[in-house]
Amino acid sequence: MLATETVENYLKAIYLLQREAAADEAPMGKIAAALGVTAGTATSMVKKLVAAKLARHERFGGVRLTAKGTRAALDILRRHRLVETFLVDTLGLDWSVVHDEAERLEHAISPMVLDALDRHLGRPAFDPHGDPIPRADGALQESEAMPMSELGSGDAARLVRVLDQRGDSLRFLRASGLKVGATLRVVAIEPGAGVMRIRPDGGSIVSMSTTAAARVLVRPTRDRH
Amino acid sequence: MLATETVENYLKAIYLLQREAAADEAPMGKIAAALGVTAGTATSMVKKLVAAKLARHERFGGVRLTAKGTRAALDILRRHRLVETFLVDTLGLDWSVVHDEAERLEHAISPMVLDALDRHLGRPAFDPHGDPIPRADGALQESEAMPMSELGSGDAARLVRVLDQRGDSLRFLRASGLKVGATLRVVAIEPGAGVMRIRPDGGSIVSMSTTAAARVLVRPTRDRH
DNA sequence: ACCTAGAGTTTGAGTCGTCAAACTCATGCG
DNA sequence: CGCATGAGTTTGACGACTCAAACTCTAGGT
Repeated sequence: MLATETVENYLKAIYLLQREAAADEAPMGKIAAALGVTAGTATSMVKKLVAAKLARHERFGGVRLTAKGTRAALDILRRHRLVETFLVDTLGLDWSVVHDEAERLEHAISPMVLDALDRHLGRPAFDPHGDPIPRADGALQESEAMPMSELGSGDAARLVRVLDQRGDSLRFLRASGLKVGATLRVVAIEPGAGVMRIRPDGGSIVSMSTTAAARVLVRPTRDRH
Repeated sequence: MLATETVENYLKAIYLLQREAAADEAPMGKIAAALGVTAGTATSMVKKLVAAKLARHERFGGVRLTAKGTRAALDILRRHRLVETFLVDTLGLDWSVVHDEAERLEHAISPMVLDALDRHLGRPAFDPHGDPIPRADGALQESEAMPMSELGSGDAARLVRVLDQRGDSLRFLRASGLKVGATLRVVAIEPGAGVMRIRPDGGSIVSMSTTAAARVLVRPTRDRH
């Protein structure tokens, strides 16, 4: 716990924005939006992160974490994802609600409790959304996977990860039978409408926008159609 | 979560001090000490509690919670004690460390997680220290028990509750075989030295001060000596 | 090249919880 | 009975985090 709770939230947000941004830099505006804060607030907090050698930033440029900042962010991410896993696996909560709960709990977990939790869960490598759980030493192995939107018509695949954490997206996926580990097949693609039609194994066909499908990651399976 | 984390801590501290004080009032100085804060800070925070109708207080007098404040305190205590139970029963942590851990976690537990936790633990009535866990509706049944210091020489009893939360006290008790549920017998009392000698069932004789023994609660058992 | 729209920054102010230090009250010792 | 002592209160200040609003820079279109 090197930092205050607020600092932890900034580190985590910047880390995640850096991953998803092309330039490997987090834009100030997105940081502010991620934290539900005005741009001015974000600017001044980033200034503090820079002073603490957790981030680098130059006026009107993007923000990127230092090695120290990245390490801290991975630690927070580890707490977050282990807590999510606990809430789903041990307490039986629905994956559509655990993100927000973990958001609060992650700051209250000591290293000792974290390790006990990790042991209790069997040292899992992935959380319920398929996100990799950083290890205690900061190692993080991303699973290789492609966006579902890049599958072709008729392709079969296994769902390995859901990037969206919004509750309604997750409820939709669960209701459709599209959960992590499920296999599925692309029935049809309608580029004009920007929609693809998917059939999860043992479920009925669902339509989803290609933008939504882009945030679901899959690994193609050998097609024994 | 009607209140801020700090307010929750004040409510819990006042509640517990009120129980243990004869006058059913929490002295300002003890509130400050319990929270590790100066007296001035405690005074101004209590003023805020009064404004929120959570407590009553008149200048230079003691503090007591209103019905609303008591209800809130019981809710916090429920969270605290369920978390402690979880840390010991599910994660296997030692009871000498869980108090401080629970202190942090109790503020981050939502009603939903709390209920799932309660269900997972089998809706326990007591925490690992033998303290009663308030129910969701605020009901609290204290178990009847007497201080071990009031036992006579030769008396047998079952240990039902440990009031002290300090880590070293708990480690001493555990090391001596004096845990909640254990049966024991008073071997000798030396009033001059203020010491009593106890033999836990299946353990060897230990000495402890009567003041320490006063903070261990027991229920006498039929003596089939 | 300009100039404007949008992104980012600065400034001034406010809230929350805290402290130190000056002050006030209540009481029991002598 | 008075007054010193200790408990409690007030005051002024500060650090962390935030906002609104004024300001500044960058980049893209014409």
